[in-house]
Amino acid sequence: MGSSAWVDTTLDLNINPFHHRNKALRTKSEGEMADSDVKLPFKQEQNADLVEELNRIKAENKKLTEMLTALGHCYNDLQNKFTELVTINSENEVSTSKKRKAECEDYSTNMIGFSNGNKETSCSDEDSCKVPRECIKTTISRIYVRTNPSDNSLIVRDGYQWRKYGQKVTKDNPSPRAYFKCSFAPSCPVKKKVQRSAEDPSVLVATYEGEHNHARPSPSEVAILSPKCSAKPVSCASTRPSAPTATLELMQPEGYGDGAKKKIQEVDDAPAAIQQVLVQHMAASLTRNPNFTAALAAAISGRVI
DNA sequence: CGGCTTTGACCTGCGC
DNA sequence: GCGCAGGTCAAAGCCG
Ligand SMILES: [Zn+2]
Repeated sequence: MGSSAWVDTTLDLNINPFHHRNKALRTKSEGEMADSDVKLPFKQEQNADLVEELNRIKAENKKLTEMLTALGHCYNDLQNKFTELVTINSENEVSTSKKRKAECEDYSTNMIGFSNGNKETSCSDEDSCKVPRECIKTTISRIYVRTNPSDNSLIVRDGYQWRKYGQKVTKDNPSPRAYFKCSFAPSCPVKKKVQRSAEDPSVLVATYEGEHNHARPSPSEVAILSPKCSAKPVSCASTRPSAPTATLELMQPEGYGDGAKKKIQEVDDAPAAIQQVLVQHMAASLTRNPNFTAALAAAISGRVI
């Protein structure tokens, strides 16, 4: 797909703080050594070095600013696309709403890994795919999570702590639906519903309502990389074999966020690796933003379908 | 003992 | 008004 057309991930950054730091350190140690015999000439050289480095940092700063601006534009673009799609959807959908109340929702669906899914899957099991155009209050997003078929728990490890407050057997699905509230409730109003897909029991459908107003409690405990994990996000398999696969990892593997700093420290002199880490970090920051993921999901589904 | 899960009861909106 | 279905409450039990 043209994801590279939206966000150019081939960063041509001259960012290698370690290289510069090492150089600075080296210069310093050289200076210390040199201080014993030569003094003034080297100081001038050192100054020249510092000025040069300052200029380089300025250039990097400029590049970063430009990148940030470009990223912002991409983000706005995606958000516009999402709004557009939502508008089109709400216009096209006949009001067959069985909804119990006219909820004000900003509804988005992350179709992750529905290999047998037709385009209807995002809305087939739930009646709330219609979006009232004028009232957007709660952000609602839905994700599909493939689980171990032998694991019948309704647990989606997304990094947040949840408190289960109910479970119901619904009419259109033999498997029960579990209701969760964020452990930070009532200060955090986020709720989620988890139910197995009626079509594919190995897939959990998690519906999130609202946005967390706090940080992820334990980002590193996210189970995506852990073999013990009962649930992990699955990648999106498109209906066409030739179509690219979009993988949206909702949980951040270790190494993102604070971990990235650690990772960066481990990287000694590998600009490519640093660039990769930076890209990952930025991607993580973006995917952490529910609005962005929603817009991205909408845009992806809009292009794939 | 505090926090979490379980589960039946209760509430609410909607269609008939 | 009644019944149904989805959503929430809250008491009881479990567990670290
Ligand atoms: Zn929360």
